[in-house]
Amino acid sequence: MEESLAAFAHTLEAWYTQTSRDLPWRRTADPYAILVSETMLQQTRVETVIPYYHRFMERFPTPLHLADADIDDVLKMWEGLGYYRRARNLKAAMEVVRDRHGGRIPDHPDELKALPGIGPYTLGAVLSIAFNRPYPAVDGNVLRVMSRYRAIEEPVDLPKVKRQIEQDVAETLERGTPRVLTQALMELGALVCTPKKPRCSACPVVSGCAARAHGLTDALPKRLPKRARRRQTVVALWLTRGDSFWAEQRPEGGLLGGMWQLPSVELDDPSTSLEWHARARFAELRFGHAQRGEAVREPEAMAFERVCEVSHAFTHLDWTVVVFAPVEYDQAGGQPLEIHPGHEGAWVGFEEISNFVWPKVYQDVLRQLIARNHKQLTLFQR
DNA sequence: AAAGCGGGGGC
DNA sequence: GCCCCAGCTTT
Repeated sequence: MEESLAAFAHTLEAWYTQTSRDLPWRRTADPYAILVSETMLQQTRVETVIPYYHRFMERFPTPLHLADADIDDVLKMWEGLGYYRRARNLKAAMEVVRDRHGGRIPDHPDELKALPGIGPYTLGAVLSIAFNRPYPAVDGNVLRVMSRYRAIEEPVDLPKVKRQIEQDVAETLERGTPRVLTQALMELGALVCTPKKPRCSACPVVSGCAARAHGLTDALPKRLPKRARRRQTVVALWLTRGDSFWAEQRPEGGLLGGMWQLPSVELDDPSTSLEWHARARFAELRFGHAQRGEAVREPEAMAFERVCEVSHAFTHLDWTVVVFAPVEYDQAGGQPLEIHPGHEGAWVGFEEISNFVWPKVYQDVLRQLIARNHKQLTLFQR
């Protein structure tokens, strides 16, 4: 066993040295650059990350640049990448690095693991790739490669199975060069040992693969059944005043935290009519809670029209965004719209849209709405 | 152990 | 449409 593990390691290293892709973060040994790339790569494909990585490193080249940055600028660089908590954690981590580690990424496992956003995988990735130490970095690729190589038939989501694979990988790293082996395992999963149609004929370690020997390759890895997605209907408002519209910032904590959107309500079970919700939300914005009587009187006489509808799937959520606009306001002879003081938000000029951070679903909404009446504006980077 | 947390590409 | 991706955090 000991000898075969050493052979496994050696074969992988030789294969990687010969065939690895030239990726931007493989041209550096800077722990900060490695950490930035690994954070971006969490649940995100390599091709997606590459342009973000270049822009981010140019804008925030060192831990101190990121630690001292404005969070909105950081989020702007992250816009479209998803899982925005990663960006907040990465900045928070660099503040700790600035304040407690002299601006250098620590190479001690406990100090590294204590940084926000660094879990078991990223810990192993930074320690092995940047510092060449034998800590396992087990991601989806490695789970797939090792569950096949060892023919593990239990679901790889089980902590017990993951621990077993981490142990196996750690012993492998100890028999070779950690910074090469970690990337070799992931590269094998990305290029050869793929989820569908694995290219076993091109695999350097096929002779030792237990799944191959037992005809289990296509059946592995097994995973626990996934949870169903919740459906939500989002009623949003398109309130314009000249060449601008009213927008608000989502609360920091949860879904799409700190990003901008149209004023809206999220409904789990839209039993009443959507237009009723639009009217109620509008009344609250226009008059505030305190003057409910007035709030009911005027909007009830007001007509809303459905101006846009966009569907968007999150990992755990299914959104249908329906946008309503009041018919009377902001037309010739109509009153310019006022927002009740005390509401957080901003009138966003159509030309200023790219200065704010928008989630994908509202980029789609805005593209549709602006395209109705206005010609080509460059709304978003991508 | 389960759930929250984005977005895109492949089929 | 479904699957999965260089996962982490909170409960």
